[in-house]
Amino acid sequence: MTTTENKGVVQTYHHGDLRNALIIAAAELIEQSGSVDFAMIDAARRAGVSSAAPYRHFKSKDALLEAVVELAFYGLTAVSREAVKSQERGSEEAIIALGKQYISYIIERPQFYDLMWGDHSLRAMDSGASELKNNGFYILTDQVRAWCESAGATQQDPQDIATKLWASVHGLASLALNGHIERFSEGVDT
Amino acid sequence: MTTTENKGVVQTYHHGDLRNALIIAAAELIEQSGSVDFAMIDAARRAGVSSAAPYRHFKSKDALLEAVVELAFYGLTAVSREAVKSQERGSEEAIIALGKQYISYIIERPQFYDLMWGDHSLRAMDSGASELKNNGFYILTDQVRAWCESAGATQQDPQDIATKLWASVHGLASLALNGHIERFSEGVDT
DNA sequence: CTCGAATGTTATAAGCTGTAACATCTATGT
DNA sequence: ACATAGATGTTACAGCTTATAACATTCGAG
Repeated sequence: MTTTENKGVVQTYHHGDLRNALIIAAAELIEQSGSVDFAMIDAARRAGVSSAAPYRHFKSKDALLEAVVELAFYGLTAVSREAVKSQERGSEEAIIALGKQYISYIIERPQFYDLMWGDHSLRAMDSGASELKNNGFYILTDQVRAWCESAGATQQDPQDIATKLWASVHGLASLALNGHIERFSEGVDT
Repeated sequence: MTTTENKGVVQTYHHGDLRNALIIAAAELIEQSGSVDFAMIDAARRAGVSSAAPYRHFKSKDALLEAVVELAFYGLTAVSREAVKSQERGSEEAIIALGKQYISYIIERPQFYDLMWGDHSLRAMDSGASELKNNGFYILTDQVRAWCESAGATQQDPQDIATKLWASVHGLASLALNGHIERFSEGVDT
């Protein structure tokens, strides 16, 4: 077997997990450069392969970016789940925690905002990201539904309220990210 | 003078208004292709010049896109001004009209959303677009301030309320644009 | 163990951005 | 009017990128 010992890592002809390695490499490059204008060959080098290798796993650079979007949505869903875990279901605190977590996640990863909600989002929705996004949205609607029940607000559509909340927080994050507003006013509830 | 008659237009060596012609050409290309991935030479051809000519007026393709962003903000400010003209200053109708106009403007020009609020936005803010954006925002804050006065809500900061309204509508437009929500619920006020 | 499928490599075509060197026109001062 | 500097245009091209083609190596099912 043609192997080479290097930095304690055994290098084989086949990478073994190139697809995931490329997604992570791309995410890192986006994080560092602040845009999606990295070259395919840079992601490939990071994964330790040649410039053409990525095309065995992704049809195009856009396809790779879609996979990064999926990863980002997965992360957002994860932190959202975490945010409500320590809160009482249906409490205002839980909903506010979700909103803050959402904003934190975006502010801490400004490079991914465009990717998640911009042009690439639409395309990625055709693949698996849509399901992930809905999972994330479900966490919010679930809390809102519980809140409506406990508050006796039965004439309101929880889904509707959740959408409005989402839009507010989403818009706030977007504006903050682009430097259109500087400070937040904490009172982000109904 | 070396002139050529063609399609009834006198063609001279110098274009005469190439800078603006390029901005319009770029805007049209973005509108048609749905993204900023047009080639410089295509914008140049539309303006009837060679591929290198644009670089006499714009340092880079990004610089041209910034100019398109400025144009887009100019248009948004214009329609906003139009929207409040026929409404009573400080009325809820005026504020709602602004919101609807904002959403209409974005929905009708989905290609420009990313350009105006995404990556390029930040850069364009360094040039003249920032002023235009503030003019547009002023139209909203002015209405909100008047509303606060007439409603006797003096303990609230109008700027703050305006920002929240903006964020809601902005987020709603963004989500709608990307197909994350299908229908609007009309009640978008306080 | 063998052979097809999967995954990697090098070489390269085609397209894009931006620059260099050169050409032409405009405008300004005398 | 005329010379001339500077603005604006042209062609040619360097350098980088995406993506494909042709070939090499490895894995895994039967």
